[in-house]
This record gives sequence, structure tokens and C-alpha cells, in this order.
Amino acid sequence: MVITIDGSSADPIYLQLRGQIISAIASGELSPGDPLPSVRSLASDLGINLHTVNKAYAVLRDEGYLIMRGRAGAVVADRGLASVRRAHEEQGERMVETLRRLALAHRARGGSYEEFMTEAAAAADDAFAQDEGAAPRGEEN
Amino acid sequence: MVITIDGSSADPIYLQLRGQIISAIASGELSPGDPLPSVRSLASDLGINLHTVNKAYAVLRDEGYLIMRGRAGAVVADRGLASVRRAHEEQGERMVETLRRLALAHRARGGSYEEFMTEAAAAADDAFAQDEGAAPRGEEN
DNA sequence: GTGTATTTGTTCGTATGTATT
DNA sequence: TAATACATACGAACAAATACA
Repeated sequence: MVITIDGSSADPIYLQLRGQIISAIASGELSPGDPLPSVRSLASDLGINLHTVNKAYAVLRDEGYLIMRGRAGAVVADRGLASVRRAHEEQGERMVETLRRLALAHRARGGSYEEFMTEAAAAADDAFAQDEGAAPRGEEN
Repeated sequence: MVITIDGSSADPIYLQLRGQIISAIASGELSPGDPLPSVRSLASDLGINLHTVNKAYAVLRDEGYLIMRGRAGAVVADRGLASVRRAHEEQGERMVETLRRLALAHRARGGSYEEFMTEAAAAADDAFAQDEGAAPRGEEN
């Protein structure tokens, strides 16, 4: 699980962290139950403040991607939990709303229905490209 | 062109304005060349500050949806203009990036490829539902 | 034509809250 | 918790164009 921080990016650090952790979960590099580094160690590794890592973890918890157990550390959430399901549903609704806005803006630019769907398919292809079963216990991707 | 402001919304006023104007352009209710209300009159109608309207217009200009000609007022941008094309291309790249992030998060939640594409199609259906030819002066493309 | 009032977007400053670290 | 920066919304005043008596 290699994480890199771009200090010159427009995105705040905690969102960069969030994105890369989500990406790792999506690809299967991190599976439900897997532990994450402590906020202190990760902050130290990346050379950033522990508050920043903590914020990223907290956001991921609110969105249903992580479970935070205080001193016991953070782990990737099990999707069976009711609270996690609820959070994921909320995220799903956000996604729908965002898709709607994207499609509207696309049309306002003169784009076509087919163009939009082509781009959506490309994004999905990209996100689902890395095979889930390939990295059971591996590192380095 | 009915615009409504929700003061209790989480979205800032100028973004609510932006969204509704984009929606009007997408549906063909507003066509390239059509004039928009002056910032003062629209602000007065909505009971908000002229700066807030001006900000909405300014971001829409930056994104290539409007042309602002100072005192001559703002009009819906003609998509043939080079500067507009450039802005729209940039918006398109943003859309692709957002789609990628949405798809990744969707998969991290345990969602499937097909689910994502179904939601994307629903959003596109929604955005392209209102037929362009029904508007008083709709054409182009 | 001249002077005045009106309308336009812009400039500058301010208050308040939120975000980020 | 606190510091610092940024975002949001507003108000007063400005300069230029327009309308009109």
C-alpha cells in the first residue's frame, strides 16, 4: 500500500489520502477486516500532521469505508454491518446526484447521450480493471 | 426561466444559481445568444446581493457557458468560439476525472460494474429527457 | 447640446463562517 | 484546541453608458 502526497496539488492532503485508500479498497489491495496503519505512523511516514491523517480516516469512517476503534486502530469496514450499509446507501445517493449533475452539464456543453455513456463506461472499465482475486496477499501493484 | 433559491440548502447560493442556469441551457430553455438578466435585476428578484449573482455568472463564464460583455449584459455562449471550446474541453476532462472517482468509490463500496452503468444511464436519461425541439427556439448540434 | 438621473458592471472593503493543518 | 487561510455573502462607492427633459 504505497501512498504518495502531492504538496502542490489543489486537493487538500486528507482528500488525497482518502482517494488513495478508496482506490486500494476498490482494487482489493485492502479487504474488509484489514488493518490500516496508525494515524501516528502513517503521518510520520508521509511527513504530515497526525490530525490530517485522522481527518482522512474520520471521513472514510463517516462514508462507511472504515471502522475506527480508537486505540485498536482502524480497519476496512465489513459491508454487512448495518451502519456501514446505511452510510454506503447515502454515498450511493450522492453518486446518483453527482451523475445527474455531470450529465446535465455535459448536455449544456452540447455533448450527446452516447458521449456521456462512453465516458462513463471508460471510467467504469478503469475502476474495475484491476482484478480482485489477483492480489490475495501480495504487495506492489 | 424560473429560478428558486433555497436558503437552507447546503449548497451556496451562487452554485444553486449556476446549477439552474446550466439546467436551463441543457434543456434548451436557454439557447446560445440568449441574454440573461442583469445581475442587479436578478439579484433584486431573488432577494440576494448582486455580487452573488455576479459570482455565479463569472464561474459560468469561466466554464464556458456564458459570455460576459460588461454593461452589454451576459449571453449564453456560442459553442463555436475557440475560448468556449477550450473551456468546455477542460470541463470535459474534469467530468472524466469525476466519473473515474465515482466508479472507484462505487466499487470500494462493493458495487458492480453493471450497477454503475445502470445509474449512469439513469442520470443520462434524466438529463436528456426534456426534448430540445420543444423549446421556442431550439436547434444546433 | 447640456445637465441630470438612471442603469450597468466593477472595485474595494468587511463580516462571518468553514476548512485545513 | 488553535492558527491560519479560504469561501461566502454583503454593502458602499465608483466610472461609464444610456435616457430624457
